[in-house]
Amino acid sequence: MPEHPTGHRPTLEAVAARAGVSRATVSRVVNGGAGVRQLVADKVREAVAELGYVPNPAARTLVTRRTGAVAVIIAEPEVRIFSDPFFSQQVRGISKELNAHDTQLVLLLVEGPEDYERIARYLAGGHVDGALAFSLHADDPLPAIATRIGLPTVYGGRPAWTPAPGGPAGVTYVDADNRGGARLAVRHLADRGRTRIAHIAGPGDMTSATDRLDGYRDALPPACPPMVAEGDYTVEGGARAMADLLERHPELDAVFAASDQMAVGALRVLRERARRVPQDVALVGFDDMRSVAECADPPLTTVHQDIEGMGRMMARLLLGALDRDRGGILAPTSLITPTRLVRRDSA
Amino acid sequence: MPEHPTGHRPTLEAVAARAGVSRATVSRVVNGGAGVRQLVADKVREAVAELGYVPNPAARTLVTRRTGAVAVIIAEPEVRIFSDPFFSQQVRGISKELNAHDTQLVLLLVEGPEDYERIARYLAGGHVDGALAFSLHADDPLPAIATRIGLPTVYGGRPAWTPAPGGPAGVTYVDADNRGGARLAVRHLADRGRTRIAHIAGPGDMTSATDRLDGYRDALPPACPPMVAEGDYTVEGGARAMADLLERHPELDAVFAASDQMAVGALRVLRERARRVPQDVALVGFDDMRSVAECADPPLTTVHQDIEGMGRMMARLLLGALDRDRGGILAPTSLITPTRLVRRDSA
DNA sequence: CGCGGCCCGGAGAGCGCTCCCGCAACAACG
DNA sequence: CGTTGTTGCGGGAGCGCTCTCCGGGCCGCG
Repeated sequence: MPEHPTGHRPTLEAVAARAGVSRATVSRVVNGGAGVRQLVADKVREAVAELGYVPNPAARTLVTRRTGAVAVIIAEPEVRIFSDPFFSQQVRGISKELNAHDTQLVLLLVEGPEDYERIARYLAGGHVDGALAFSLHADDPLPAIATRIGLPTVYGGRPAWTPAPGGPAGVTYVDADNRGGARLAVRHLADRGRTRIAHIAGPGDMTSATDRLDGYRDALPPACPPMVAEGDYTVEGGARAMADLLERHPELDAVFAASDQMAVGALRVLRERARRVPQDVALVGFDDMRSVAECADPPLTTVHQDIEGMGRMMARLLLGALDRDRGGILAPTSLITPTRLVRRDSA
Repeated sequence: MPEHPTGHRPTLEAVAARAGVSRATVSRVVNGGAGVRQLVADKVREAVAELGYVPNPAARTLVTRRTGAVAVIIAEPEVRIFSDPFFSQQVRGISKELNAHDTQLVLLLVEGPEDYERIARYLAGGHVDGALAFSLHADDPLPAIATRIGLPTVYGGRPAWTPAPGGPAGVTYVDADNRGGARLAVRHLADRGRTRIAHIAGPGDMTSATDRLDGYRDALPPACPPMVAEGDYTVEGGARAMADLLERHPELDAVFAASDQMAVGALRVLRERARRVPQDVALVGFDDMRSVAECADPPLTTVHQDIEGMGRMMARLLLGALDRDRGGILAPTSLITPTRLVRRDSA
């Protein structure tokens, strides 16, 4: 393949000259070749190969008004993105789906509130055809930006301003069945004879946390009083919440933690307080982060969700809207993926 | 701010008309405003604000031949990217630096060998001004592609075909002082009176692993015979390697694992075999992945490296070359960032 | 009061591509 | 044999921007 390190790259014009046809014909061949005789098309393709022609995306975008790229926007405090391969997995799912459709992934990491102006400018600039946005807190300015600009956007995780799953959505999002998963966890604990089941909840401004809390309340046996402490999805937060729970409710015999990270923190505190897991206190996590759940001691019973699949679904939804007659109409649907319990040793 | 959900966005022309000046003047103002009187510039800026004008990046790229974007290429088997927040951190460092220079981050995940053709096409297409590439194995086709195209590229981690650090580089890369860090770890174990120090190495085709192995050999006390088993940087691999070591060298009293993940695997096996850590066997990891090292039982003594800083440096190096008279000349330099020992309880 | 220099702003030529339209050439039909 | 339809290809306009000229005003200085 020829190279063009510094000298200008060949243009359509050059290919046309070489193949003895017009620019338009080369363009047709490059874009699928409909309406061109086999003979001519082959000649063009040969010229393309000889010159090492690659279309200039900027020129193409200028006229087609499509960029072939979507933004992935991740707004998450450092603490979580660091300790948690959640986004890596989700992004990988997205990437796989986008690759299959020759679409590029532009990563926008939100470091702080001041970044939103930059991101708004970027999205308004028409750099991308659509966006995938993650983990929005209640007051996140992003949705407003996206709708103002009219950018097709799919959300990962139920956005905070959205009614609980099942209700009318207003936006398109993909989420795990957090509530159902929490029910699974609590029911499992109850089935194992536990009657004092506590909950370590996630941050109250995140729907994944509140949905899991709702699931806990749903499945709690009538005789068992709700016992809840709030963590922040981190190991430290889980430890603090566990200590708090033990102080307030020393009689507890089971804990459902809203994340594996918090479960690990709880595990540490339980060990310090000489409560055996699962004999004295049974423990169930959430997320099934393998590197965390499997390596814990004892390995964590937890609720599994298909993270990569969720990423894939998000991308698929967006690409569908982008393809469909280029309208970018995104039917407001919520797609809830199932969760399941993975039994290990902690409960 | 006005919106333009569907109707066409305002162009330079429109702004010019509104401000009563020419296109060229508006362009000057938008790009810094040098050579324009204050009065006129203000008028233009007002028109820009009123119309909600945002420059069309495609049109700009078409003439300037700069995209304002760089590719981040991550080629790593799933197993590692999943379990390991390493890339999240590195990418975050890169993102911070790029944001500060109004440059976009296009993420290219390599899923398999067949993806390289797609990536080559993408890079050749001139979508990006430069690239940052990670964790290249010896036979990785990427460097060849990058040089053929003439794309300024900075590598993360010493590429396999490159001579050991210190020698002439040939390419630009940023890496942690793996060898020095390994020396630190082994020396620490020796200082604590250990005389039978084994090593769980990473995959032999990765320079981070071989450099750490070299450091282990450097610092091993003369009286201590080398005892090495190879893992693959995963928990499971670490467990297998530990089992192997215990079988071959039951007399060992210390282990230096080339990653925290593998150290956790080793920890599990040691516990199963009723060897106390650190009393019977002292253990040191590498990477200082906080979520892993801190949550292990006992918390891991490990070698810390500034991962986010490395990402930052990579971006800074690339941006420097991109700025410098737009030549994109990248002086082949290797930048080695220091490591340090973090003492916790495992050694 | 005149002239050279300087600074500000405008006109216009593209960047490389797509796509609409129009013109051939040929088949089919009355 | 003229007319219409069909298919294959070329011409040309234009996407929205930057940047190189170039001209016109205004200053200072002689």
